[in-house]
This record gives sequence, structure tokens and C-alpha cells, in this order.
Amino acid sequence: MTRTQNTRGQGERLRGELVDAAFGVLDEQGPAGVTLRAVARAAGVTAPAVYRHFADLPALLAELRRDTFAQVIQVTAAAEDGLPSPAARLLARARAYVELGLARPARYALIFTHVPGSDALAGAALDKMVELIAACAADGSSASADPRTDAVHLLAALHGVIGARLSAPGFGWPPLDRTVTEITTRLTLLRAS
Amino acid sequence: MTRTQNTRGQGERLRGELVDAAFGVLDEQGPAGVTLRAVARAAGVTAPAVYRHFADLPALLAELRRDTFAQVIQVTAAAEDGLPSPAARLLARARAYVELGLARPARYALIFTHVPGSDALAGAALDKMVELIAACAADGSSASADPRTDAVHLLAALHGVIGARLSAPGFGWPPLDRTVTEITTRLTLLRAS
DNA sequence: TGTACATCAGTGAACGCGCGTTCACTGATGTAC
DNA sequence: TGTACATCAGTGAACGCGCGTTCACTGATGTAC
Repeated sequence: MTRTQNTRGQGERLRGELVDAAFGVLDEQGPAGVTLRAVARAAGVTAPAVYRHFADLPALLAELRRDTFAQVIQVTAAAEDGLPSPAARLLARARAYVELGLARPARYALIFTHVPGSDALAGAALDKMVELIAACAADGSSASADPRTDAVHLLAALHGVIGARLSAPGFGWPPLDRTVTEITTRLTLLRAS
Repeated sequence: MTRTQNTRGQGERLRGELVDAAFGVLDEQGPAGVTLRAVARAAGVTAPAVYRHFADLPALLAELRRDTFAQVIQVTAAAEDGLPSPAARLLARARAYVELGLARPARYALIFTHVPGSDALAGAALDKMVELIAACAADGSSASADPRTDAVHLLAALHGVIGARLSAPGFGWPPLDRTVTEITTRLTLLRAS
């Protein structure tokens, strides 16, 4: 826990360290473990030092939420990269979304603790899905007549898959890939092709 | 807050009052608000009095969880009562489940905080769904080839609908009835009939 | 019928804990003259 | 080139709070003789 104080002008560095430390605490202790003191402790700093960079604990949590949202956007976008058909991209995106939620449960749960400002990001994630389903409808791989509603239902369902699996890890779940493929295929009316 | 002490032999009455008070706190303050002291306060009793009836706070929470589970079982069973076809019963059950979750968010969330013992009850809820889907497959109203997997997917998806709606109440959700009907129909391969 | 006693259903005070937040401070580093 | 000073990045002690839990107790009620 020896930490040399940042030299003048480098004060902003602690901000990043606090965010990293907070993510560490979040992943290990869950959302309830993310207290101001715990974060300061994990960053190797005393509690009042946090106030230099964040107005209070909610402000820090809001930053974690925004960062996580950005990660989700980025990872799901990367997952569909290079895939030829919209149907393949849709399935890849759905899989990436669920896998991310299962891999980082606490972060995933955090972004669903509602806060103004993340709405815009959530909307962006939804829009991507809508576009893909519309593209599938256009090229005949989906029979969707209402891509937006189907996308909303799909995202809600995938959200449920993540939540259910996390809350009952011991249950004999079907293979994840089958679950995601089947739910996505059926809710967006993908054709067997 | 005047409360006359129960007379001898009536000590068990406080137990029920504590459970009622705890549900009240749960509904009003959310799961995090359910502290031993808050429950005692709501019941008009001092904190140590709780220990006469519950070993500790987790024991009280476990009771709330079991009670809530029983309510879910009972309400969803009642919803399908008197309906003729298995398809109608399936849809009614799905609707009742989602409506219950939305009406009592904190209780609903509580039963998904995993605890040994509620597994059996969860299994019972699932089995009912499996039976209904199998019945639909048998009478030709569903094309399901694997009722158990379809039931798991359906429950997970409905769970997601509840969670998503609760975490973003301001979003422009499609009408609830449409959502439930469409998700249920598609995931269990119900025919238009 | 009266009285001593046991039991029951709680109370009230106290404990140690971690929390968010405040305040005055310290010590290193850059800057002005 | 030297020195006084301002600033920056944090520290350390303290606060009041609600929490779970413990302990000795109190006062009403039933029971035994």
C-alpha cells in the first residue's frame, strides 16, 4: 500500500486509478461493496482524497455506469464485425451481449440501476438491434413486420437470460448458445435458411 | 406506536406481525431498506424482540422469500383457473407472472436473491409451464418439440421483461399485453389458431 | 381463596463496526523576483 | 543562483449515523400449594 503522491499537474491520474479500483471492488464484492471508503482503500488512498475527483459516491457510480455502457456498446459492435449477413450479425451481437453480462455480472447489474443520462446509450444499443432486424427483414432472412418492437422484446428476453442464469447458477440450464440462438431466431422471426 | 405486549401464549403473534411489517418495508423501501431495526420499528417493537422469533436477519429474509414464492405459485395458478385450452392457460399464466412482478418489484427481486430451499419452489413453477406447453404440443396448438427447454426460455424471457420494464419505467415500452402474448407465442411456437 | 413462584414477552442501554463527510493540516513541487 | 511564496495532492483525526447483536432487566400472567 505504499503509494507515492502524484507530482503537481498529475493529480488527474488518481481519478483513473479510482475508477479502476472501483471496478475491481465492483467485480469482487458486488454493487453493495462499492463504498467510497472501499474504493479509496483499493486505490491505496485515504477516503477524503476521493472528493478531489468526485463530488460524492453517486458521482463515482455514475461514471462506472457510463464506462460500462460504453464497453457493452464497443464489445457488441466488435462481435458482429466482419460477418456477412445481417442474420449472422444479429446472432453474434445477441451472443456477445449475453456473454458479457454473464462474465461481468456486477457491472452488468450496475448499468440497470437506472440513472438519467444512460438512457441515450441504451437507446443507441437498441437502435443497432432495430437496424439489424430491419436488414434481415429486407433481405428476406426475417419475417419481422415490426423490427423495433421485436428488438425491444429480444433485448428484454436476453436481459432475462442473463438475470436468470446469474441468480440460479446451479440450475441445469440448456447450453447458452442454444438458448441465445433459439430465443433470437424465434423472437425476430428468422427463417431457418 | 403504542402496542400492548402479547399475553402469555400469544408470543407467536409477533412473528406474523414482523413478517407483515417486513413486507411493508420491502414494498416501500426496497430490499436494501429491510434491516432488522427497520422491521422492528415498523412492527412497533424494539430490535432485540425480533430475536425471539428469528435467529437473525437472513432468517427473516428467507421467510419473506418463501412466502413470496408461495404467493407467485398461488396467483399464477389462480390465473389459469377455468380456462379451457392449454394455450389460453399458458398465456394467462405468463401474463399473471409478469403482472405480479411489476406490481411488487421488491418482493419479486427478493425471490431472485438466491437461497437454498427456494429451488424446489422454482422447480415447481417451471414444471407447471412445462406441462402446459406439452399439453399445447399434444393438442396441436403448439409445435414445441422440447417443452422443457421452451419453458425455461419463456420464463427467462418473461423475467427479463419484468426486469427491463422496472429498470427503465420511462421508456416507451410496447403494451404489456402485446409483449407477453408475442413472446409467449413465439417462444413456445404457438400456432395462430 | 391466598400467596409464592416460574415463565413469558418483551424493554432499554450499551457494544463495536463501517459508513459518508468535514476540517485543519502537511509536505513536496513549481514560480516570481 | 538563491530564496520566499503559492499551489497542489493528498493525509489524519474527528463527527454523527444506522446497523446487528448482547446483556441484564421488568412487569404482567399463569401455576402450584
